[in-house]
Amino acid sequence: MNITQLLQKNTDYVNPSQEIIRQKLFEIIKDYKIEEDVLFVVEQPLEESHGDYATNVAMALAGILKKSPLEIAQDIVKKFDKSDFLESINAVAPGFVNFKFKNDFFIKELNKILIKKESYGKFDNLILEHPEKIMVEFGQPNTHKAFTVGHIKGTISGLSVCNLIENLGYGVIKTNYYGDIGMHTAKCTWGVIKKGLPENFGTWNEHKKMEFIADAYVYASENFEKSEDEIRKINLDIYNNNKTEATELYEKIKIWSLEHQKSVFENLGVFFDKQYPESQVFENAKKIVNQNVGKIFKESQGAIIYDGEKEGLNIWVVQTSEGNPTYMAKDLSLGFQKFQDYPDLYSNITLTAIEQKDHFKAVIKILETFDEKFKDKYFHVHFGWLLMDGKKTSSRSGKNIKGTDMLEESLEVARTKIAELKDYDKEKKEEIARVVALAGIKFLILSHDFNKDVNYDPKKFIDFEGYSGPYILYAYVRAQSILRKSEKYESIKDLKVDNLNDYELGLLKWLARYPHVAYRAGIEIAPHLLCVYLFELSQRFNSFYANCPVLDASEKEKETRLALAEGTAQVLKNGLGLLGIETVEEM
RNA sequence: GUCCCCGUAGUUCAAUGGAUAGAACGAAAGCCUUCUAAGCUUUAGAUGUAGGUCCGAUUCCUACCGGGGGCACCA
Repeated sequence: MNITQLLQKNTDYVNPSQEIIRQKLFEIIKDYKIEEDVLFVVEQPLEESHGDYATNVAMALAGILKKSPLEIAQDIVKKFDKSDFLESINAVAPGFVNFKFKNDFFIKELNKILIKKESYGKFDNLILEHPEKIMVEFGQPNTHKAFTVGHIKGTISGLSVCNLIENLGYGVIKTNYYGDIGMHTAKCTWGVIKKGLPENFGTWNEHKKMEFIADAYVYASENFEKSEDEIRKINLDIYNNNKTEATELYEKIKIWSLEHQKSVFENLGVFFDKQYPESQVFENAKKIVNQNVGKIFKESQGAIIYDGEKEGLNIWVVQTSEGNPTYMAKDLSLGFQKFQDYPDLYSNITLTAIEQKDHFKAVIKILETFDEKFKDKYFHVHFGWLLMDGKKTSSRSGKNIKGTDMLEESLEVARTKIAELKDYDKEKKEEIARVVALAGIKFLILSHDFNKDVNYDPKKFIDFEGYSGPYILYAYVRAQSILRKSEKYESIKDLKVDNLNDYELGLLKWLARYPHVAYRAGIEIAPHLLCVYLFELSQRFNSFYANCPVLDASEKEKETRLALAEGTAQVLKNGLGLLGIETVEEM
């Protein structure tokens, strides 16, 4: 079972009208008296001129009936008894059947938005009494090492994944697993010793402190070969909990690193429910390895390995010849820990960069071998690189762009832009800049397919125009501005409309697609589907805005248009919320 | 060597096996006495190569060519 199938199991989304069409088609197919199963879909075509729904059933039947698809399509149209919500049914070359809905259908959906407001597009878990809990592990920065743009990407992606799954009706446990033990901590500690802490270090803010710490790590990496023995000694002392000057420093650096982490996470809007320090799973990792030598693991050249070659996996070292468990063993230990802490956990999703794909294939395989309870419960979801100028950056080379630098940079762009355009007071400017900058970065990261790399060009950054977060915010702001200016406007309870122009109808129809998009983005763990949708919604709203005056319209028109503006604002807000993007009222 | 991911307009990205492959940026031309021009309207421009499956392939399969990543003591 994959994660999509699992998520789908408890949360189902069926458009009732789509289902009616589907049932009627099944009945018509029965008339043809065919033995075999006919595979067909009823779907929303991307091109709206092809109808509100369309089916390829005639083409699927063509091969079986040995007739032309178009003829079959025409026959189906004849036999299809029109439901009250349908405006028209057409057979079109090469053999599609297109269904067009009455406008009234969409007006009803708009009414639903206005009534349900922030809960529009939210799904109920089918297990209502006791919604299943899903743990999402993401972020995973290291202490003693820079918080990179990769971690920023993981954090932003993770937050959105949590929101999307929560929207499906699951309970979500946001979890961070941070690397506070291992070679990098020893390197960094050694580096800090060599560089020496500046006297006024205590007065520095958390970002400046972290910069010093990250630089110390880079310095140690550069000098690793020369000083390997010293660094390994520190590493062992940390692992063995020996009290030395170095390990005391290690502890201090850990605290500073965690303060920095907390501040970055909060800035991104992330608050974890559960923290797992790597140092806490490490003891049990040792036990797991030792108890299974000769079973799942075996000794080899002084180390202990997992040989996954029979399963089509790699060979992985689970314990070094120095006797320390590797991150593989620690991830196994973490798996057990999670299910011990949350025995009724429905599923775990570990979100990391794609480079760890094979690693987690092995982790999951081993966990399932250990215990049946992990079967179909432990999942790895991965995302592509965040590239700078088309190139990967590494924290070892020291040439990386630090996560906080990227955030600061986008904030600066937003500040400049707003200073050019608007004359709000300082505090307001700063708040708008904060929201807009985050919208820019978050949207950039989430708007790509998870499997693909995201290109971030610091020189061109940040696009606040076109396909971007701020563009969507801008549409929201415009809608809100209209609503604010319309006197004594009250949300419409039961809108009734006869005529709609193309702009109004285009917007209205797109609004009605939101629940389906939110559902798909959730079960497929694909925030970019939502990004594409929200952008198109904003485009349609902006066209509507440019062509359909609201406040100066006739009473009847005004009512419809205000409802459209309110509906758009609501859906934009709900959708942005799932991406972890805040809104502003003015910008 | 082997396994995995990615190759779509000049650039950055979409496309649930389907209809005329959509956008955005950039380029060219218009639109502010009118609800915020971070906007709207118009024009030009693309599926790495070669096969295969299918009524139909950007999508699935095979080979090749490019780019990236994993694969024994870092995480």
